[in-house]
Amino acid sequence: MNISDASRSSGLPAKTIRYYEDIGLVRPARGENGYRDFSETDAHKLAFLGRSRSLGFSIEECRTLMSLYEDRSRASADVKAVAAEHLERIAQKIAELQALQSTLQTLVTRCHGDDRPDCPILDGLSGEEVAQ
Amino acid sequence: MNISDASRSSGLPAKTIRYYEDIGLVRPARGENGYRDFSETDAHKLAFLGRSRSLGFSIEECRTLMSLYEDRSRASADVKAVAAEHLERIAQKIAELQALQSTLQTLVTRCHGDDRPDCPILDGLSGEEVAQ
DNA sequence: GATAGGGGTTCCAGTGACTGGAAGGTCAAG
DNA sequence: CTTGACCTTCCAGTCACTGGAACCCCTATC
Repeated sequence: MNISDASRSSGLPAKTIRYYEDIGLVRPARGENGYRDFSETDAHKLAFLGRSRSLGFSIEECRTLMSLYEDRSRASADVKAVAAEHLERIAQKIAELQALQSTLQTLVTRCHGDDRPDCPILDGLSGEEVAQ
Repeated sequence: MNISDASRSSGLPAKTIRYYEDIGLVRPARGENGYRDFSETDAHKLAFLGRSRSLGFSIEECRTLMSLYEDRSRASADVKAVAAEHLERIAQKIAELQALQSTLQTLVTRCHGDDRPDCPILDGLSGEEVAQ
């Protein structure tokens, strides 16, 4: 199938698929006219990549997951390790964002938000103490 | 003061300060030798930028906040609008990450993580239904 | 005066993961 | 034969820096 079909079936933009070929994540065959010719397996791999990326795995992690996916003798523990590490990063990111949210919420709540110029948000950003 | 002093006082790397000058966020004076010469006001602005960035505001938002900060007649409502919009993005990002966390946690929990090759994580990524 | 070191300066390239656009080749329909 | 949709490659841009090269400046010491 052509790249637009591969795009439809995987949900990835054609540009992204070409990029994935560039960096060696997929290696579709080529027709006589130079067009990429994706097999079902290729399409399946692209969908796998799309799902992995949408779960927030980096390209390099996707590369690892792909090779584990293609390795019929891999141990599930190897996969679990990649995923667990990623889970930890997600948890940490959530905690960071929640801290930001709390600080910013405090500032926003304090700001009366009217026509007057004094503003606790700018005061907070300019260095005054921000109590939680 | 020189750039290294400005770096110390603001907590920003010298490279970042130069970059901020490049994009017009600060405009330090120059000495006869061509060295940047930061005033107290410049240093204060840099600290303001550092705090704004660490709260996750984009550079363009920082530019807006800076101009509001320097405008003595601005309305606090203008500032509050920028901050509130940012708060909303933070909340959305947190929600997205929590959804990822939940999906991935389900997969990881199901994976026995031993030497056997069958792995619910890869199955999930390869397209099988992932019940929450 | 030479030298060593620790500043400073500019400019160019790279990061991650694409995305947009230009210039041109290919294909099927009318 | 032309139109328009599709494909190709390659170059540049995104965001917010960061690293490095090549070079200038300042102070201290020998």
